[in-house]
Amino acid sequence: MKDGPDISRVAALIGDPGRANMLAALMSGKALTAGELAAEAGVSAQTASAHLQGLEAGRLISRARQGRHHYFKLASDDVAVVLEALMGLAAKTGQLRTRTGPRDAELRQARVCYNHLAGDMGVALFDAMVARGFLDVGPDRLALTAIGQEKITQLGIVLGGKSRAPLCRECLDWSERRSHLAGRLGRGILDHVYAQGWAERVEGTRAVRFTRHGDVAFRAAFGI
Amino acid sequence: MKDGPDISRVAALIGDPGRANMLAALMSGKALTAGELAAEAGVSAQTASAHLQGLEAGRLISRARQGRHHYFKLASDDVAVVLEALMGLAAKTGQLRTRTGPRDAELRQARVCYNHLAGDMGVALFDAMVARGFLDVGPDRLALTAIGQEKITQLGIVLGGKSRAPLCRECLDWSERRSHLAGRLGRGILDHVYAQGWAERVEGTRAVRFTRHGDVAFRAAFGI
DNA sequence: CGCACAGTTCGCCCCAAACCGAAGCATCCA
DNA sequence: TGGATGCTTCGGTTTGGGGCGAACTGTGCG
Repeated sequence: MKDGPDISRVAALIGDPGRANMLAALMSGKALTAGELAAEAGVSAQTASAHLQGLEAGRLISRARQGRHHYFKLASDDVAVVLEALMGLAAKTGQLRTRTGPRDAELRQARVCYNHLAGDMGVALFDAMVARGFLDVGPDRLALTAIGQEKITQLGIVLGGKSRAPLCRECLDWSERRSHLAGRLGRGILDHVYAQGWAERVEGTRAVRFTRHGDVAFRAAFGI
Repeated sequence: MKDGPDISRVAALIGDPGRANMLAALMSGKALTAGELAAEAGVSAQTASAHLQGLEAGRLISRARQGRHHYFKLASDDVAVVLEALMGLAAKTGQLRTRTGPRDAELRQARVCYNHLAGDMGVALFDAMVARGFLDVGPDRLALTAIGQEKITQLGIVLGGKSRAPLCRECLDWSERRSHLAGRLGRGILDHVYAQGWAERVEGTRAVRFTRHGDVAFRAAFGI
């Protein structure tokens, strides 16, 4: 009667909106702290803690303790595969949560993902940097090349050195389904964009609005 | 905050053990009635009805009314993809429910899917019939060609003509993830296999055991 | 027409689980 | 050492949803 693995346990874990939001946030590949995930899920710290325990027990996420922080990430690529499949299905069944409108288009075009650039712009930046040899991509690895380093200094981009975060990191873009640049470098570039006045955040959303001149300057700077 | 498609709704639908069992049963690709699904899920008819409504509303399954029966099947391949991904993940997280054993291998090799042949053998049969031009496959359509018809009569296979069931039908194979042959033709062929003494069902399971001679004869007959 | 059967609707019960306030650990920093 | 911070544990409340008995609808059949 009951063939096969026990699907329902796993699905039930994903089936709670709070936990689903946490997992979606972790789709970036980046490890997040319990507090960040609580905010993402829109619940209190206690509730988040309980949820995270459940997800950990269900082997959907793994935990790394660092000092007083607990960092969580997806336990394996299989989890990402499931989430990806679910997103695809949910999109097709018309359960979109995105509200089509001007704001949505803006978000799709350029938005912040924590502290770096995502959306069309983010992906284009990433692609261009790879194409021009500024970044060296490998399996599970991403490095800034010598000429990439040169370019960065030439542009006057400063990288926060204190943080333990990796310099470069791929981050899966939700709307594009492709990688964009995260890590200290990603953050540095976005800070630079702000500093140059090329773009600014739209109040109340995660959208980033480029000025006409800023758009041109940004593309020119990275050869997009 | 809440980007992307609403994963949790879909996942929650799969997250109930009863509904998960129903969906797993529908993974065969065959349409099942509400009663059959209720039995599969181990719940009463009323409860099953409610669950089926939910799954239908969530666009995970579709319903076809035929007389006083309601036939349900998976709404799309995307649903099957999600279920497959979940099975894979659940298997790796150690939530196995399958018991590995000799019976399992036999099932994978050849088994009945309601009244036709599934497993390795079923898929091989289907592929061979397509390759030899006995079957004509199209999008959402499957037809027996003239030379296919000739072959069938030559082999002395009789097709039940009373049933309203389609002559040919593709059926998604769970273990192989590829199509095999269902419909009246699929049934006729399996009956022929039994009649010729090429194989017989293993008591108490859905496995079909071919004799050494039967295996050779069957393959020869269809050019597998 | 009357009966049988498949499925649905209604009403109600009940419990697992989601939630938070408050308190308790553990770690970091000054 | 004391206070701030990040996270967990405990206790108690609430509710969404799964479950079934009973009654209703619709189809098939003789």
